[in-house]
Amino acid sequence: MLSLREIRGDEPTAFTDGCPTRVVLDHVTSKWGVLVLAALAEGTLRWGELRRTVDGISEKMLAATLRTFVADGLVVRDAQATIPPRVDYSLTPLGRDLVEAMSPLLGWIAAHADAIVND
Amino acid sequence: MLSLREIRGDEPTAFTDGCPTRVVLDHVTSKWGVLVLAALAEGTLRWGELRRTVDGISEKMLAATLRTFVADGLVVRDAQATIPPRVDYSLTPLGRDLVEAMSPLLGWIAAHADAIVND
DNA sequence: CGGGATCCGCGTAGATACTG
DNA sequence: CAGTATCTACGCGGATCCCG
Repeated sequence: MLSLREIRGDEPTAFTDGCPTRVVLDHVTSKWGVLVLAALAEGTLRWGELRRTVDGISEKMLAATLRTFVADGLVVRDAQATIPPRVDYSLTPLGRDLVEAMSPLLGWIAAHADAIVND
Repeated sequence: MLSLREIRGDEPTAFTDGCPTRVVLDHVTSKWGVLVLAALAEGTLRWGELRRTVDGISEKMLAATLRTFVADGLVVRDAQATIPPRVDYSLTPLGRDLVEAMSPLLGWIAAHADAIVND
């Protein structure tokens, strides 16, 4: 298995408070971060589709989560000045790369969730 | 890239509120969950070592996070009735499996954190 | 040393209502 | 449709005290 020492070398890491790595980790593992990113992995989604896909998220948290990821350069927001308004969200290349790195974790959880919860 | 449809099939998923998958995802992506699991990837650690490794965690949150993972069957707690007391924490086989699934994500974040924070 | 129990304050999530 | 504004509630963290 890949050891932490190999992952991090000798630099400050996510284990160090205030390290940039910790900041990014907090964004990604924020309450709705993983689900929003995973939802966008399937392709571009509109605000309303995103809200329906990520079941249970409030509008406030969806807006906040998306704003964070747009600022991080992981998500693109495309607002069209039509009536009614239409706003599309999609992953940037960087965002797609991140979701690929997340997919083993998502797969593992999907496969083992029942065993963990039902013990 | 692996699509969500492939990951989840047609079952209820982490996207569905109340699904077991969502519960496990919440545990793992809880504020300190990833860091505690990653710390234990290196091997068995004592309470104090864990507290020092995961910089910034409070004793209360460390205890709560560990209790959750022990209940989930991801972490083993080994308390020895010596004076002074010694309590070791380590990953179960299931926990080790999970950390392996997490390692691409941790590696990606370590590699890209600076680029994201400094934009 | 390794916790558990409790109280308390603050920030952030959530629900609801309103707007362009 | 796609948000923002406002209010409330709870999770998280700090501090303290205690115990085996």
